[in-house]
Amino acid sequence: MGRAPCCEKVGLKKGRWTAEEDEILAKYIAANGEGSWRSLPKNAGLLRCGKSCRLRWINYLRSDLKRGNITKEEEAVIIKLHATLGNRWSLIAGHLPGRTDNEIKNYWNSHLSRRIDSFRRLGLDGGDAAILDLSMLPGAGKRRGGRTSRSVARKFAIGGGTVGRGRQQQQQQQQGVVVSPPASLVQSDHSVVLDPDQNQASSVTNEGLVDANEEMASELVCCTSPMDGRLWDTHAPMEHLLFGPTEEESMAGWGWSREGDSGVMSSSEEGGGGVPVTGGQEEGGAATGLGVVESGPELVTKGEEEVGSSSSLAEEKLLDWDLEAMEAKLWDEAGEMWWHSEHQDLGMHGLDDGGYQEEEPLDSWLIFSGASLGDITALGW
DNA sequence: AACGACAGCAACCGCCCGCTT
DNA sequence: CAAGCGGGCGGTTGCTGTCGT
Repeated sequence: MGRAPCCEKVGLKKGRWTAEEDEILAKYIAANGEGSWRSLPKNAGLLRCGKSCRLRWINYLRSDLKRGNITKEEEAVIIKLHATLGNRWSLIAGHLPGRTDNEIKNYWNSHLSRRIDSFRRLGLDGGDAAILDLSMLPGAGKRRGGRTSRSVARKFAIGGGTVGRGRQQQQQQQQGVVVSPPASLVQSDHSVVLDPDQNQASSVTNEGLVDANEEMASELVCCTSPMDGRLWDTHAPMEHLLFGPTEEESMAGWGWSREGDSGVMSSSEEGGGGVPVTGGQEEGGAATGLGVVESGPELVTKGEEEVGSSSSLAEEKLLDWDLEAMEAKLWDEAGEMWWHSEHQDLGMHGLDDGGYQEEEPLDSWLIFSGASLGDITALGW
C-alpha cells in the first residue's frame, strides 16, 4: 500500500521549467519563505507539483548556489567522501557549500564513477583518479566505446553502482551484510569472472590472510569492489582484467603486458605475520574491506548504529588523514607488510621505466584494499 | 548533410522518516 | 498507537546537445 501521491497530477505541468515559472516561484518564496510545498503551487499560481517546486528551488533557484564548474578540490572531496559515505549525496553535499545533492549525484554518475571505475580496473586508487585525467587513457577523446550505455548497464547491473541497486542493498552494505561481488567483475564482457565461492576458496578469504605466493602472483589479481569495498580476487589473467575486449579498448602500452605482472597483496611471511583481510560478516567477522589487524583494537562491526554515530567523525578523518600515524600504527601492530607487486610500473606514477617499488604507499593501499573510514576508526585512528 | 550513439543534465518517481493529529 | 502529512533522499528517466560515421 503506497502513499498517496503528493499532489493531484491531473492538469499539472511537467518537464522543463520556463523562465516565467522560475520567476513566479522565486518571487513567491522571497515573499513568503520556503516550506509548505504542497500548498505553494496553488498559492503562487503555478501549475506544478509541490515537490517539483521544492526541487526547482533547492537545486536551481536558491541564491547561494554555485552551479557548474566543479573544481578539482571539490572533486577530490567528493571522491573521498563517496569512498566512505557511498551514495549519500546529501551528506556529501553538506561538505560542499553551494552544491546540491542532485548536482553532485549527477556529476558523480556522469564523470567520476566512470573515471574511478577505469582506474580501479588499472589497480589504482580513487585518489589517483582525482589527479589523473581520463584523457590520459588510450582512446580518450573519442566518445564512442567509452562509458557503458545505460541500456547495457541496466542489463548487466553495472555503471557506477547506481543502476539496479536498491535501497535495501545499500542498507545491507552499510550494515556490513555481505553483498554480491560487483557485477562489473562478474558479468562484464572483459571475461573477468569472479565467483564468490571461488573467492572463499582462494587466497583472499573472508577471514584469512592474504597469502599470495610467487606462483599465485603470476595470475592472482586483487580488485576492490566498488560496491562494498571488499577485496576480491580473481584468477583471471591480468590481461583479461585490464585489457578491453576490443583493440580499441586495449590498454596496451600501459606497461602491463609482461607475463605474470600482477598486483598482489602479500604477507611478510607466508602464512604468518601478514595482514588478515576480513571481507564479510560471516562467522562473526567484521564486514570491512581493510585488512583489520587481529591484535589491534577491538573490531567495530559496521552495523547501522555504529556507522551512523561515527559517520561525522569518519568524514572529518577522511578529509584529514594522518597517514604517517596510521602507517606507524599499522606497522607496529601488523608487522611487515608490503605490496608484492610491480603495479607501480603502470607508469601513472612516473615509473614507466620498469622500476620496482617494493612498498606501496599506505594511502594507496588503504584505498585499493577498500578501507573505509569505519575501518580506520575501528583501528583507533 | 543526415543519422545514430552517446554524454550530460534537469526533472520526476517512489520510498522512507519524522512529526503531528 | 495508528494514520496522515510534509519533506527529504536516492534512483531513474527523458530530453537535448555533441560527436563520430
